[in-house]
Amino acid sequence: MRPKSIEKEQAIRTIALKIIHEEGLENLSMQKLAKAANISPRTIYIKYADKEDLLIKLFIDEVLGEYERAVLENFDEKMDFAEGIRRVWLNTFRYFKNNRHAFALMQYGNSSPLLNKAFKERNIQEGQFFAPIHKFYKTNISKKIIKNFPVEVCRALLMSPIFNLMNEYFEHLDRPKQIITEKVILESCDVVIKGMTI
Amino acid sequence: MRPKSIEKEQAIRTIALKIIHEEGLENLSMQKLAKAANISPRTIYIKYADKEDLLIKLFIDEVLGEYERAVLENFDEKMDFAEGIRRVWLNTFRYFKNNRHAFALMQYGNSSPLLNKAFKERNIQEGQFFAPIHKFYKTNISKKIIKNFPVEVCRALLMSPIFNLMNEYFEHLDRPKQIITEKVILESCDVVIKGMTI
DNA sequence: CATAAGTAAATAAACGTTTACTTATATTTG
DNA sequence: CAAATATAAGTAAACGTTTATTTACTTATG
Repeated sequence: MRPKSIEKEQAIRTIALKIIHEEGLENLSMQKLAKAANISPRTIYIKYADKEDLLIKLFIDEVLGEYERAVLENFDEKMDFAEGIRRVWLNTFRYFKNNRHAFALMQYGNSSPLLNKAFKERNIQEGQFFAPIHKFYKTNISKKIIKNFPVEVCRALLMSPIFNLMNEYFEHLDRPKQIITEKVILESCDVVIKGMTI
Repeated sequence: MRPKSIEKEQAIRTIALKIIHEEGLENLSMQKLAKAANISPRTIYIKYADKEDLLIKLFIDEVLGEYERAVLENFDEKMDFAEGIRRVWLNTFRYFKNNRHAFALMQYGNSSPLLNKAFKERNIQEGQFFAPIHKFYKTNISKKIIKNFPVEVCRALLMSPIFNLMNEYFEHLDRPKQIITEKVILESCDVVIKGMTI
């Protein structure tokens, strides 16, 4: 029996993310992807049931999964609150800086109904993505270190600015001077920490 | 000469936003739109040069423009900082609460390269959208009321959480109990204000 | 050599857009 | 002031292309 080619599988994923980043999700087609990856369209269908299946797996495994891995590196729920949030912010910044294509699809998670639905279902089925961070919020709420909000609100207050700054970082790549440096990220992080702590 | 039908033009825009919200930008087609609006595909091309033109005008005029109008209601650059930010947050929350379709396309502004490009060009060409708010940031920086960051960073720190909370608001519509109330919005707003002020 | 991985080419359906024609109305004319 | 006219708005149907997916066949390897 002929074995599956891992390189072809990886090429599909990498090039799909590249096309999504450069041309948008709405301009990714199976035939365009096959041509760019130098394979037959049929080969994609050996690895994925259909286009939806490909997009959902790309989003869940390649983007959310990899980001979760990166964001939790050297993170520990028992960390001091400020230290923990700074760790998570730096991990986010450094990871996406080197994975711009993944960041592009990540952003579609807030817009595309398909990805939104996939994320919600996966969250319910397999327990929460980012569960350690949610637990971290809850611990610090009960220790009365941070204000008492539902986790969804904690996430909005503590995490949404870093994603917005990430966006700014990439837009400044095309402008003469980068204003989003690691220093600015850490100063911004301290702003959200200050706001949240009691 | 037969006059243009304003109702048809408005139907195109309203129904386009509806389809984008319900099925995603990637599933909006000119023929689907025409059928849903009960008009001929040709009629869309009388009002818009092509699909790109339609999407860009939808985004700039119907979404960004209308939001800008709503967000600045009863806002004055000379307001006290906390008062001004609270005004802007409440305006945002109340506007999108009643314009969910517009919010859906707004979110695509962070993902779709087409809309991203359109926004940047429009910002350069016609002066800044949200210029009064940017001026408000700068004034409060020079008055040493808030920390000194570039406007892009101010926007990320002060505005991105309300958009994230807006997203949560809509997701909770499908769940048994709404956790994103106006009270929670105002408490969250106070968190970002506290973080930002010196 | 059995078998799943892979290909090239084809399928029907849907796509954005256009063609050829009809309709409604502001203006001109009688 | 009403009928005629000019003209852009509108329609139904079609255009060629691209879409997602499949068929019929070839290839590589346990």
